[in-house]
Amino acid sequence: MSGDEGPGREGAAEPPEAGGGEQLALIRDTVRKAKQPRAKPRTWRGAALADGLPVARVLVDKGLVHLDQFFDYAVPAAMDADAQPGVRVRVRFGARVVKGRREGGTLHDGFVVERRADSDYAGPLAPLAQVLSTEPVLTEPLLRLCRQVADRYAGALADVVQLAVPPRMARAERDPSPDPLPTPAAPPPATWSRYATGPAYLQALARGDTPRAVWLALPGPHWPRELATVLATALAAGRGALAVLPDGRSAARVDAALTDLLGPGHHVLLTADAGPEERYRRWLAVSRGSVKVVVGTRAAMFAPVADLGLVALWDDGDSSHAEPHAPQPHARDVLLLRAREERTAFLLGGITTTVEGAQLVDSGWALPLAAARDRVRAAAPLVRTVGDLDQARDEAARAARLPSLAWQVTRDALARGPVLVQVPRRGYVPRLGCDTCRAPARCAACAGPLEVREEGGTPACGWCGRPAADWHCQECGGFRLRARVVGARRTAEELGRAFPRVPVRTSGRDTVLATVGGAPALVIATPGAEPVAEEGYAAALLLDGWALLGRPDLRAAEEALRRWALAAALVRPAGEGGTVVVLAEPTLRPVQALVRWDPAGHAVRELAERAELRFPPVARMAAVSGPPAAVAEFVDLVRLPEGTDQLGPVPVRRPAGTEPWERLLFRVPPGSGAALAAALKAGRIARAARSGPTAPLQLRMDPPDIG
DNA sequence: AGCACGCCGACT
DNA sequence: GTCGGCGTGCTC
Repeated sequence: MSGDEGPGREGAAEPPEAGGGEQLALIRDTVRKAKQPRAKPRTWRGAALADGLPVARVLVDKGLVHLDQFFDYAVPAAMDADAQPGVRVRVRFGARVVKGRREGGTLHDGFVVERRADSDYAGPLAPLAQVLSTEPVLTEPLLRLCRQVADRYAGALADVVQLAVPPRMARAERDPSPDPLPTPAAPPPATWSRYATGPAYLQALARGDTPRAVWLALPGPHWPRELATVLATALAAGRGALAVLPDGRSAARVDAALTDLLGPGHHVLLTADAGPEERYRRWLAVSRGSVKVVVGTRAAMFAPVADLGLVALWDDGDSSHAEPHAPQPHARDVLLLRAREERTAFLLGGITTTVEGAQLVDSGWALPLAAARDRVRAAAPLVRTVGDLDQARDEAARAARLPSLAWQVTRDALARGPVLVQVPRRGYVPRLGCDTCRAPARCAACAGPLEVREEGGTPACGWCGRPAADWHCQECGGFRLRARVVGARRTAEELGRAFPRVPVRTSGRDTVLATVGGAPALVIATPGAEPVAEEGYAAALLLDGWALLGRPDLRAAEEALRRWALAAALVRPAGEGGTVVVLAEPTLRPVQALVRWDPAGHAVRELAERAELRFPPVARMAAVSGPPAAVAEFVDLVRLPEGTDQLGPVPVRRPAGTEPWERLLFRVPPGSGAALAAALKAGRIARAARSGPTAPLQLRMDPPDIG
């Protein structure tokens, strides 16, 4: 694992000193006041206060989020019983004192985090304005998790709490949650026996141990049930379990498998599909301890499962596991945090493995859970490649835009079942090459790659934007350009015309098909939207991924392999005639990994390379982006841990922005990630405390998109 | 972040 | 004499 972060520091987040310059008298005065805690705090208005614990420490939702501190309020006697830790309250915040009277102040939502006998705030306390609900939603363990996530990402607690606690739906709250069901029996291991250490993993869970594994699932349709079996096994051992999946579709598959194994009532599905009220109802059932197994998408990573015994994540390479809202926590990191802090078992599963997954194994923190080689061969389809040279030699392909191998495979397979055609997503920009020699087409001015932004448009440079109307090839003098990935959508249409008696189904952004039947059909899908074929696809054509491989992106190879393998895993085994044709150079590492079906080996080699180059996740990084002056000011302000590298700054594109931005990367060796996050947080607070207009500045731990 | 208090230039 | 510039500091 990234293994470096020790447990987050406990205790309230006190802001660091705001910097010198105060008048001595003022300091003395403050200290003296702070040293005499009142038996009972003063309040404004003098309303009757609660007897026992008259102070409520409150996390105010949107006041001074970046300062990351709690505020104390007086608890009126009437609210004494309701204002328990964890409940939502409303408080007046930002009031001014005018002639001894408080004026103004706007109502903010917040959470009571603690009831206390007194306050260490010297001034008079404002009373809670209202207890919104008596439901203790921000429970102590959930608060602790949020605190740790905030620290891990150099973010603010209030931001994380907003991600972790769903908005209140009064109606859902009124209804009682069902009584917990008795603990069911453990399901049989079934297909888990296909993995060498699979039964042992289940046995350890059943014993109540906390086994940790990176699971390389065999291609084919069994993984949802296998994942459900793991969750059910944890439940049978009397523990709670949580699985996070990248999308509603895959979550629904695991949900269905769980219902199959356990019947209804033992688990909930936490996805956006249910609608806010139903989702909150289910979340409450979890929070109240009625239900101990949760299957869901990203936001479910915070689900307050009682007595959590297992956290599982499926397909951690999927970008939707990264939360887009500040501080952009990644489900993998949050679940790793939970596994460590809540002492649970851990399962990271997928058809492929990320570098992070490989690192968990490499460090010894998790064990590999994979099938033996012969099992893999028996489950995987036959993978064939068509490289650039093959295509150049292939006269038929030049006329028809698709290699003859792809035609043959499609034609043969359509006699036996559906054929999947994976095409790039919309908005993807095809790169251009020389039609004669296939060399990539480069800009004459800056050598950037030429692109066509809209079909039929003039080619232009992807770096400098200069149009390339009179291009000629530097290699061979050719002057005709050709899309290096054939216009995939057009190809799909042509395929449809070539097989007029075969129905064409499409699955993409707007309409995603869950499944297709076993009848011959051409199924055109974008990555991630591939329907599951009930009896497996007879073949797949992979026309996507190409463009990725040309990019200077750290994850390009991993991501290409991931997309290909996810589609190829829906194809029947080679033994049943399942064939995959991938349009890519057979010499490339991810292509070879696909052909040999060795995603783990690929991830291990990527990991070694990252270590050598001191790239994440072996090193930890943070990105600071903003206007050059703001970036420079921040660098000046922040006190970085020993041994921090500074990379850049480099200009970054601001599509809608007015002024140019730049980005700076900080890099620290493994083990210093927490120190880096702490430094950034301190820097952010110091910056906020400064006077003057504040330019926008983005801080991000572990940026996923570094070139 | 908002929001008010504070101390210096062009208006009735 | 006053209205208003936004620099500075505080918010339980």
